[in-house]
Amino acid sequence: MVDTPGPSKVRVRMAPSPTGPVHVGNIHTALFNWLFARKFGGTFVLRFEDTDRERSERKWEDVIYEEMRWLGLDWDEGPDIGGPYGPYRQTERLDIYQRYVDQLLAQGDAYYCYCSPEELAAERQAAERAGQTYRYSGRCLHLSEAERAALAAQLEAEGRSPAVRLHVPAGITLAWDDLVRGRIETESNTIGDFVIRRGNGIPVYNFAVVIDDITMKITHILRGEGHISNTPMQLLVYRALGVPAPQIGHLGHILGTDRQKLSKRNGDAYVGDYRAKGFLPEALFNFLALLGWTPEDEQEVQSREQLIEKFSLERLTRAPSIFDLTKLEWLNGVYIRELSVEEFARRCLPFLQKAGLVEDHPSASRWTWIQQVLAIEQPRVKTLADIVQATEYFFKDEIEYDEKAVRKVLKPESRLFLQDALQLLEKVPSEKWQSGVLEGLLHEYVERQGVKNIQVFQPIRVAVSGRAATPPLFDTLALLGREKTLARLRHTLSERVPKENSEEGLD
RNA sequence: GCCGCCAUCGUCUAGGGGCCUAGGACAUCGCCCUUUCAAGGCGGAAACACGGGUUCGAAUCCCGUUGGCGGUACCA
Repeated sequence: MVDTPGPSKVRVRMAPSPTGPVHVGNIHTALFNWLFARKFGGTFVLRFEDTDRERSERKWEDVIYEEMRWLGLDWDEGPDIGGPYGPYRQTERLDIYQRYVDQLLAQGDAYYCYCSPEELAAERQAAERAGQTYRYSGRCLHLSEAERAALAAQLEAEGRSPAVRLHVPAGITLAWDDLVRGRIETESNTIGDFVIRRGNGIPVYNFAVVIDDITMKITHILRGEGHISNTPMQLLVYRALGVPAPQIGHLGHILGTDRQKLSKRNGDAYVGDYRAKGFLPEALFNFLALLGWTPEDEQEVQSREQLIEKFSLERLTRAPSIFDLTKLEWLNGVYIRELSVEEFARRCLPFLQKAGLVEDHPSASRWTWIQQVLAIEQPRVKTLADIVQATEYFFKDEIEYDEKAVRKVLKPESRLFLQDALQLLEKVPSEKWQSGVLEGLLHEYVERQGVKNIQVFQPIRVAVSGRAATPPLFDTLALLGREKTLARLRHTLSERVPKENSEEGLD
């Protein structure tokens, strides 16, 4: 069913509209096209569909480049690097479209339409009111030469130009073997003659894509299922031009948790949102690849190279899928844990700086210490952004107490343990302030007291961090340093530990 | 309304007529490990939307229903 492409023949493309931030759905289909191209040694083309002049802006083109690079989706031809089939921006290809429009006009497969948008809207509404399916009447197709000339003159006088419509042949079946869904058929009768070139001379999407795909020699198209209903119209253009259509496949959409289109309300929709939240590009890449596709071995965690190696059209799934943030977080955690400490620290740095915890250019010794701090939290965070909350008590002078932890852990009976711990720790000189030393000291104390570890360690933990959960206590104390540890113990002792029999201990 | 696409645990999915008492992963629950939190290990709960066919046999094939989504533009 699916033709296995020969080497180096595959040409696929990503054709976004530069009208806003890059949507996760767009990058998802780009990713499959990219995997397909890389798998078969093909060419991955980037082109901008900017025929919507109202909404297209150059700055969004830069965002597209940026997000693609971030995810590691490199392109072989594109607006910025050129290529043999350029230009790669639709507004720069107007003369090309015009040539094909002229050809269709000359062949009689397209015709000028002089109807105004207002007239058309009225017709449509009338049909709707009558409960009928609206399709363009074909009025301008049946014009006599005289009528045509009159209308053309009238339009010109009004400073308008006619649109061009494709004449849709009646009673034919438009069908294709969808790369992911199998055969899909539609009757041409359900499609009215549609505009291929607007009155302003700019072609409409369904026409421009076809011309671009033909002239750029695109062999395979993988796109979102939203395009299924466009395909018959595009097939009509291929047909009128006498050019065979590329192989086309439609991927399931990515939906939010409410089964609606992904948006701010139901989970972030833009690639940039995920980057800002501290997701790793390799994790997002891996995650997206698993939405709508599964490798034969069902392995979840996979490198870019493995994904390329395993990718196949046959294992693409049809149903739409929901973007499960929780699973992305898990996967991100997996990738974070795989990073070297240096790499992890390097990637965390911007987040810490943005939060004001770390200066712009930390000294070498400071950087070494920062890396150690980050290292003990590395196995515990799900995103890079989490590192800020996780480590801030190492960086700040004043700690914030988690009141729940204080209430639960700092009891009147903790006072003795904290006082003793303080005394013991005060005797440790700076040069001996190491995790192992501190651990030996306090374990010995616990044993002498004949109490449980938790009765002593937990109050210390809360006293120095303000929290009930931190990395292993002695690593934490060691990194915190002698001065901060002692100061926090003293402060907590005087301010936060209820005295025996006092009212404070009751709530 | 009309046209089209889709339908397996909460989620991503495996499955292509007997291998299915439906497998895996995330999440969830329990236990273990443990100074707390993670991570890890072990175990549990959890699905073939519904109704008809076809067949010796259906999650798998066909029809219908329901539901979701998309299109029905001089948007892409």
